[in-house]
Formats: sequence, structure tokens, C-alpha cells
Amino acid sequence: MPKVHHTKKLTAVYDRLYAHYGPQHWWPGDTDVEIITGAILTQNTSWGNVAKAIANLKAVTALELEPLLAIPEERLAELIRSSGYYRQKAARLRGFFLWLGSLNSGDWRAWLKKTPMNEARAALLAVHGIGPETADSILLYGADRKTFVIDKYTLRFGARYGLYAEKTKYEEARTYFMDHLPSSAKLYNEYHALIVRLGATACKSKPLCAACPLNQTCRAGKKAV
DNA sequence: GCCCAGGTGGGTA
DNA sequence: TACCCACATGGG
Repeated sequence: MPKVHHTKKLTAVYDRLYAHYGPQHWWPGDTDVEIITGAILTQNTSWGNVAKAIANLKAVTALELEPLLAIPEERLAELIRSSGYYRQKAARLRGFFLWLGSLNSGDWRAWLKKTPMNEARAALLAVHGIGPETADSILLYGADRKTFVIDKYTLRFGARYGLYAEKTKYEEARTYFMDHLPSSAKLYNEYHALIVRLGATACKSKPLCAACPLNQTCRAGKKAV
């Protein structure tokens, strides 16, 4: 398929999702530190469990690096217990914030904003516990950088709607979206959020459930029930 | 009780 | 590279 066709299809799917669900207002968090915290806590975990953990943190301290790092790891783990893998995530949160605070003489916000994408992304990926989805979430939702976030839903979504092959991996899918969409953080933000919304509601069933707003373009093959 | 959730890292063949 | 497993709570 020629490139322009992929662009048209991707854009049409986006328009359909947006018309159906409306703006998703992602990321659900007020500050960059809150967004980063959520990005780590939501690894393989439902958002509801993460929201409780973040509420617990907010109840005891400001969501900034120093106060968060002042919490002993065991205490931190208890506060985020509801998000699952809590001992592991407590260590990862601390490790990440320690690393973040060491950047750019402490001006890590400027570092996140200004460091060339490939360099910043590679640096994030080198931190223990930060994989591609978390790195891209931090850059896109926490620093307004132009990178597309891929997740389980997005891989399934792209394969199901015939954008790319079933076994397409993270980096390839990310490149696909970025190569075929206008380069816009706002668009990347909303598109990923809409895919998650679709995946979390309509797109799990086979055959497609009647609520799927993409029935007409989906090629899962099964007729909508 | 079973399955899954906005992943990641380590180990083995 | 390709699987497998641990990590863990909470909702449907």
C-alpha cells in the first residue's frame, strides 16, 4: 500500500474514534511528576489501581522529587500497594527519580524538553524499569515531546485494522504511526488515548461487539453482533 | 475461582 | 531471536 493510503486510513480511523469518544484529556494527572509516577505505576496494571496509589501519595506528600525521595522505600511500597508489583515499583520509582534529579544540574525539566529525541529516549530506556512504553509516555505526556506511545492495545489495534502485521513489535509500530501521521504531540497524545479507550471498551471481543465504533473498517472478519 | 490490566527484565535454548 | 517466568493487587 502506498504511504499516502496509510496516512488516509490512519487519519480516517482517528476521526472516527474522536467523533465517537471525544477528547480523552490525557494524561490523567496534573503535573509532570504525577504523570511520570503514573506511567511507572500503570505498567501492566489497571488505571483504577494506580489512581488509588497516587491518591495515597498525594495524601502524605507533594508530588515532587525531593519529598518523594524522602519517603523510605518500604513506606513508599505500602503507599502504592494497590498498584501491584509494589515492592518492585517502589524501587523503580525511587531509582528513576534519583536518576532524573541528577540530570542537567537538577534542571531535569529542561533536559526532558530539550534533549534531542533519540538521545533522551535512549537515556530513559537505559534506566532500570523503564521500557519503551514508559519512556514514550514520559516524553509525550510528561514533556509534550513528539513520540508515539505503543502498548498492547495499539499492537492489537493496528493488526486488527490492517495497518501492519500481527507480530509487529514496539519499535516498528511506533515508526509506522510516526511515519504516517502529521508530526504533532497533540495528535499523538489524543490518538494513543483514543486507542486505549477503544481497547478498554469495545475491541476485546471476537466477534466485535456492536459498540465498536470502527465496525465498518475493522477486518477482524467477524460480522458485528 | 479465573482472567486480565495503559510492562519490564532476567533467564534459557 | 523467541519463549518463559516473576513481579502482585483488584475488578469483572
